[in-house]
Amino acid sequence: MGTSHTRRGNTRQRIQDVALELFAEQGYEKTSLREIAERLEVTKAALYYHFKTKEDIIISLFEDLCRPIDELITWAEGQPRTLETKQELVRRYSESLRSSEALFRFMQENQATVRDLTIGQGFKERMLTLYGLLKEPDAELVDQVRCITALFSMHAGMFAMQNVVGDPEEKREAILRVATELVTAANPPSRRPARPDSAQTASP
Amino acid sequence: MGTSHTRRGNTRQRIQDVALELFAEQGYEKTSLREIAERLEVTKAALYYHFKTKEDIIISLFEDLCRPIDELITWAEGQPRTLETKQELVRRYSESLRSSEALFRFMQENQATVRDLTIGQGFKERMLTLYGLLKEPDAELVDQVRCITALFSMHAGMFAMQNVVGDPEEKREAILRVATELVTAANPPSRRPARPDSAQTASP
Amino acid sequence: MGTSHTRRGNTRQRIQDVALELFAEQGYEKTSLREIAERLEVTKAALYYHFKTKEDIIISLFEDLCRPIDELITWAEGQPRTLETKQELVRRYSESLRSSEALFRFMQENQATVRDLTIGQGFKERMLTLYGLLKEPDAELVDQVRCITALFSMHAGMFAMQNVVGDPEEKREAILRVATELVTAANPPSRRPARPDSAQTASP
Amino acid sequence: MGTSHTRRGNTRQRIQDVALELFAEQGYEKTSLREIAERLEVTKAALYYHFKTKEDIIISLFEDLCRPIDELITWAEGQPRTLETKQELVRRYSESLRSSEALFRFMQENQATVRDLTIGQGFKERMLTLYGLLKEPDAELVDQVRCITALFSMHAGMFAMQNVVGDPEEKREAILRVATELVTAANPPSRRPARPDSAQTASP
DNA sequence: TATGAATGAGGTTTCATTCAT
DNA sequence: CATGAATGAAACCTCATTCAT
Repeated sequence: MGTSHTRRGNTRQRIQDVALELFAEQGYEKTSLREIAERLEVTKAALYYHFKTKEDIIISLFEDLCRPIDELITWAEGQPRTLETKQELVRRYSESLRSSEALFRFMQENQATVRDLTIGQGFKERMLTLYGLLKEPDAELVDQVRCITALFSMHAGMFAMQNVVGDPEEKREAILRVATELVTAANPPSRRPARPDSAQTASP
Repeated sequence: MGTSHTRRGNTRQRIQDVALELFAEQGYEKTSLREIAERLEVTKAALYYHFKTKEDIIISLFEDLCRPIDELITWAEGQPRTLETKQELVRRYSESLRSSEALFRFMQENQATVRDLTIGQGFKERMLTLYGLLKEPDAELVDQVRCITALFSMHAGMFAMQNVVGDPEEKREAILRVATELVTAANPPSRRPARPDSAQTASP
Repeated sequence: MGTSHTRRGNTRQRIQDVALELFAEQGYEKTSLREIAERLEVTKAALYYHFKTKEDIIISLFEDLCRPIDELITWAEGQPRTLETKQELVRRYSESLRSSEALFRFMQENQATVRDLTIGQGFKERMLTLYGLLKEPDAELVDQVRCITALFSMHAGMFAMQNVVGDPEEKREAILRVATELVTAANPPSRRPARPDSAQTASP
Repeated sequence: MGTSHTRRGNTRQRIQDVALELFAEQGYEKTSLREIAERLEVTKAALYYHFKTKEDIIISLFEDLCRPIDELITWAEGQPRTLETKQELVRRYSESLRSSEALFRFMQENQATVRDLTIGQGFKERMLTLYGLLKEPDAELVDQVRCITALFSMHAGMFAMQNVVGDPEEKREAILRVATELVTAANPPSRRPARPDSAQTASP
């Protein structure tokens, strides 16, 4: 029982890992099943034992990714629609991104591919749902942009800042702070349920 | 003078147009030369008369795109490094995007492809240069994020807001406003060369 | 004793049934073991417990089919070579087809496959033997055609008449009648051992 | 200008010839494009220059085959619906089969394949049309069988008689004669428009 | 009696590219 | 300025088959 035959039921997992790695690195179309198989030291046919098609591999990755997002959405829908909730939503989202960095990078960099990938639609819907949870129903155009930018900046942030020096965790916190500011600015006091001690006038 | 013989010599341009359209719609890898040729009602071989390789087509598109950016960089480098310059830089950049929406969409959605496309590097460098022009040399991490987000939001904005109703030009202005705010926030008075008439206190 | 555990030991039979069904429906090559296994809700490997190869499955079907034919041949060879015997041979053959309709349909529609299937040769030989039992040794070319057509019509008849309305059993009888006529015509009185009461002259 | 580069525009034809040969010999599914290409000493990709898919090759063969049949149908539909017309129809059909022997053999032996080949339906319809031209509208079941058998015997005849010695043309004539007899028997005098000099009584 | 995991060979198809005309 | 014909490489996928458990 050496090293290579002991891998019991973890092949499926290993395929997902390698696939994600390569998809993120080179893109979905440019990554061939041969490549994945070679890196795993199995045959292409073995991949097809675990996944019915190439698309199936990526779908399985998406599913893993979407679960936490769905939970987040469920949570937010059960909360009062206050600024605090929105800020917390952004915070939690930022955190869940941390564990799925590669996949988010993949999606960010392969939107054209993702778009017609069936499941891509599902992801887009979730983004729209999050967006709907961040913005007020009657928000002005600028505030809509702020909310969208907040979400996008969290997605794009990590790899857009690869050339910026610094501790990854610090970067994430900086990104989170900017996103939070955007959301906060998009929910001005005048639009929030009035509070007696807030006497500010809305910015024009 | 029918419809099909009037196109004299403009074939090269037509190839670029159709290619960009398809690249933006489906991605670079998923768009085949056959498809481009068919839509133009010429043969694949005809494409090779005008472009040496498939990559050459995309390179030519990049070159057209980069020219205005280079001009913008040249202009900015000749200006004083004030907040006003930065705001104007953002404004001008936003405007030049307007005419190259498809190509920017393509780049935004096909980063993985663009990345190892030789010319992709060139584009990235230009982005870094713009970034360098927006941020102060000793900017804090948060302010770096603000500058990057400003740039990104302009790229991503247009198609991220496809499902938002409204006049495109109004949207662009909203995006520009948010980007400007981000840049402004990233260049707080305390960091700018002090001016006698600015009495604001820096935000902590 | 649920539904799925009652099948004790009859798996082999069930494989044959499903395989025949699919072979007849789609052809041998186009039917994969995966398909058979799925329809049976077992794994492909289970098929290999019961049959050594895919061809083995079809061979086993042929063997079941050939047994009655062999009995028929044995019977016919023990009879006097009269027209009555031939007519009875056709009648009995028609009857034995009834219970193997699917397999005959398969053979009729997949001759190209059957041809190089080892056992296919065996079937062809049996057909030639039957043919030899129907025709007179010195039969004219036309009479040879009649005999061959008689056999073929019985094979092809059933599914060639799928779009003809009517009771299956009635159809079979009609086919049998035509086949009998052909055999009768192929064995004219002049060639049969003369009988005192038959005064017909041979047809030109 | 040797032998191998002079083949100007005949490649398409050569593909059809070789494909038909191999399809008839081994069946459609068992014949790979590699095989066809190798026999032609071209690459597989060359086949795809001339035909969009493997199925396309066979479709083109069918089209060539169907043309004469369609002409025959058109002709027959313009004739009076007499026994003589039907006999002539059979005669002409037999003749047109002569030049398409391989394709008919292919169809006869690969019905399962042909069945779901789109164009297969078209062929079946033509057969039904021919059948409808041979039989009287209110024909009895037995007469319907006779007409079907007449058609089938012509299809199957040639290769079913491969082991029968004799001149091919003589064989064809013998088959034609049997087919004609079947059609004649299927159109008894009592069912034909009465003619003053035909005093026969109908057979029961 | 059956399964889970894997393989090797081969299938059809598509692609970017070339070159004589 | 463009085409018709072809190529070589590689893509995704399927199949029959094996074997340890």
